[in-house]
Amino acid sequence: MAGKPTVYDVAAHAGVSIATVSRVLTRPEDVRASTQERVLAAVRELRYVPSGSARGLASRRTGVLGLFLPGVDAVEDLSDPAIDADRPVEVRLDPARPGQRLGADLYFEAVLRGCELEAWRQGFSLMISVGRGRSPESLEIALSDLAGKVDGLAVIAQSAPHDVLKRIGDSIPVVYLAGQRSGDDFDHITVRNREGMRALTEHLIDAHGIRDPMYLTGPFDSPDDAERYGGFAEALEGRGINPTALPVLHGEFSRERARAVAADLIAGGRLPRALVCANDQMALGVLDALGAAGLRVPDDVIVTGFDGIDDGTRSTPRLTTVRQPMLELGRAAVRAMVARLNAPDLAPANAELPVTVLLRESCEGPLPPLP
Amino acid sequence: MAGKPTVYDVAAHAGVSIATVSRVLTRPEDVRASTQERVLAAVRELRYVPSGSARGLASRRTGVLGLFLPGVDAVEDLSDPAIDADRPVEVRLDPARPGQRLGADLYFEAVLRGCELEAWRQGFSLMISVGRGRSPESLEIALSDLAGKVDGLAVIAQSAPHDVLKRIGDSIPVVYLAGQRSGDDFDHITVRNREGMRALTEHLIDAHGIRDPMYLTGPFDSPDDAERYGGFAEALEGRGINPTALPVLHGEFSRERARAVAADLIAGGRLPRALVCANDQMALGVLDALGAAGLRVPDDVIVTGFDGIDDGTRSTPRLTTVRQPMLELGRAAVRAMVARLNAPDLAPANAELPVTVLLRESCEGPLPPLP
DNA sequence: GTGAAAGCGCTAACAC
DNA sequence: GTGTTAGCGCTTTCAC
Repeated sequence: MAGKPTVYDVAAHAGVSIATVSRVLTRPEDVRASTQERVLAAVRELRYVPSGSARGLASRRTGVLGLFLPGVDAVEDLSDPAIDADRPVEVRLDPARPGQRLGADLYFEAVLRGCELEAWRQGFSLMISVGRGRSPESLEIALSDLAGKVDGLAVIAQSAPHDVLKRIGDSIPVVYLAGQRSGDDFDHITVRNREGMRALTEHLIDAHGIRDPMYLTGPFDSPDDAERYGGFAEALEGRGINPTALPVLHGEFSRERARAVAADLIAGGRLPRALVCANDQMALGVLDALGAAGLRVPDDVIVTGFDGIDDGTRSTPRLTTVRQPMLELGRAAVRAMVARLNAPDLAPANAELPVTVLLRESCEGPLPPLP
Repeated sequence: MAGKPTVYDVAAHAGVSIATVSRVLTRPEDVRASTQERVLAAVRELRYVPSGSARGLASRRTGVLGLFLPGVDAVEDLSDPAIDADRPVEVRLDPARPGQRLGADLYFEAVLRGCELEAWRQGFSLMISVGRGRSPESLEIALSDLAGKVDGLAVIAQSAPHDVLKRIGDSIPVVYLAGQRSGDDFDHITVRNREGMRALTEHLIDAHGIRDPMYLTGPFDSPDDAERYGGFAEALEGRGINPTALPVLHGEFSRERARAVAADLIAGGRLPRALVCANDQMALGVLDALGAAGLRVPDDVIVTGFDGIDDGTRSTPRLTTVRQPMLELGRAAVRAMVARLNAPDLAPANAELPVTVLLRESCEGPLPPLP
């Protein structure tokens, strides 16, 4: 018995058949307690670890779910330059670099955590893969490779081309996260971007009398942002304000860009009473610029974000925002995959997760802190 | 040909043998170009996705590496309470909750990114699993399950009991990250905790004349922290200062706890000239407390951290720290696994990654920002 | 409750 | 360069 032990070794050791070993490991209740113990003892003694591949092949399910994330930009360049040095410690001054691109804020970290959590609960393992700046071909290979190893695949919007996903989709269930349906049969899970931004904007109008909020958008191709802007516009229209008359600025979802944009606004004296940002990062950038200029939030300008990232509770003032349930997004993705595995013929499902508008000091002014 | 297509289907469709199909997909250079095209065409047409399980079983390598992370605490309780509500949007005031435990800062996110990056480069997929607050048994099951599905396993220190790991270790290569060797044969990858803290402390003594720094420790059972404190003590001894005469405080690696501890210090008038914290989170907590008390950093007190998290560059003042190459840790883990797979009989390896002491405003005072 | 036997879909020798 | 043939280590009927 050189090499790893197999069911045969365990069976021989315990004096049973391989079928019984298999039963003990998968449906113990079908086996007499005494036999069970003998087998388990053999398993321990031989340090037997069942082969996932053999199991997957025989049972036609791998017990693994896949998560495909969009390319975290430029992560390749983050390698520490000091790493090649021979000395174990380098000491150096590290002056501030204003435009510095920090390690990509893994916006989807919470989704990943949600997936892992729910996968664990459902008895699945989780495999992850990142789109990165790959060529279309290598992206296709990566996806198809992943697809061959999992029972279901969750894909975050815009991380992979639709045609490739469709091909994979008739091999295993695909769940599409946070993106619009576009002629596919996948299960979709999205977040109430539109309703969230509408509610927030309505609050600004109704409670704070804002009639000319300025909107700070993200990238042009973000469907999330499109929905958010839609909600913003709807709120205005609903209150008799023409949204097309209001200027819109572009911040590319970047804190740095937003800071610069806001600084320009301040310099030009074109600051509105309220700046509605399509995400928190940009809102924080706006706060940076406003703070640097000595302006007061919300007294001089109201600032709001979207997403509900932690940093928004550590800024001064804390950021009013719309929180997305990112963890829930991951959990819902796994649930959807499992549901689909159990019922492959159901019609494609759509789930839209609720959001929460969190009113904090950046629009409300001082709030009494909770104990 | 109902159900998923297999090699046989593709072979028949292309008019070749299954061996040739396999070759085209694994070693195309062994196949005539014209045959290749025929096969590839059949693959596309049938939407063939090779079964990872069958491949793994036949070739005895899964092409998957595993990463086992420590339990991200209480992630289970983070579920958004609003999620059960029927309405798509909830609007509510969100006052500050001082003691609030925010979403666990996934300290190991960068390790994960490094693993994914390097795994991709090396042609492997990555499977992740989290220790969470599992019972010892279920932890063992989870690990052994994972072990059956991967070619190698990277484990972050203290996420799993040593005996379980040893069992797994003679089934597949195990790489142990950021922990001390303790009678195991794993490859180990650590970071120069000791040297980093020693260099930082020496700088405080030599450049700033600090003779009585106070140390803020993490949990008792953290080997990382033990090393760091060791470096701190060495630096002092090397300069003729007796470290045991200096008080040590306990902050549990928590920002909140550190804030409270520092507040006590301030209230009691026992503030030293320098507070050396075992991690950045605690150093940030100290900055919080100092800021609230109107004290100036570094004029009144010098504060230093350890880790090099992004938030340390966004605090006021920015935090002097020792940066750990977390991304590199992940990359090194994957490289170690791959190396071990290619040479199983090599002696257990030890790699210690260099760190960088980053001197910033929290000890140096104003630095001219880089353009 | 347990065993015998037939695959699951691929890769890897080995022939040709 | 390509085909034939054995397995890889399990799960799963189907008997008993």
